[in-house]
Amino acid sequence: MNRTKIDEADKDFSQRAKNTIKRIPKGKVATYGQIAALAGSPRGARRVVWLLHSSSLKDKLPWHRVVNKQGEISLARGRGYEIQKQLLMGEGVTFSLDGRIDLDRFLWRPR
DNA sequence: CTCGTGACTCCCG
DNA sequence: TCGGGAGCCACGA
Repeated sequence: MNRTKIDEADKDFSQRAKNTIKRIPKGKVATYGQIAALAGSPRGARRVVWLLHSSSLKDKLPWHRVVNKQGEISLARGRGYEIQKQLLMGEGVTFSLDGRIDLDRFLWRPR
C-alpha cells in the first residue's frame, strides 16, 4: 500500500534528526528541542529522546553531545551520566561546579 | 483504545 | 531557586 504523507513526515523527521545530530561539531553540544526544531518538529524534543534510545548505537550517533536546555546532562548517575560527562570533557567541554555546561560557549549554532 | 513511560520544555506559584 | 502540573510525541503492554 502507499505511504501516507504522515509516514513520510515521520521518516523525514527521523532522518533529519539523525543527520542533525551527526552534524554537531566535536566540542559542541545541542539541546533536544534544538534538534527537534531543526528536524522540523519544534515540540518534538521527546521524539529525539526515543530516537537516541533506538538508534544511537545502531547508527553511531554522537549522543553524548545532546543535553537539555539548561546545559545539564539528563542521564541519571550510574545510567550514563558519568560516561557522557567523560566523553564531553574529552572533547574539551567544561562543566561548572553544579554540573552545568556553559551554553554561551559550547552550544552548537548551525548557520 | 487506554495507560504508563521517558536522556524534554514551558508555565506558575 | 524549586517543585508540581501540563503539554508534547512516539512506543509498547
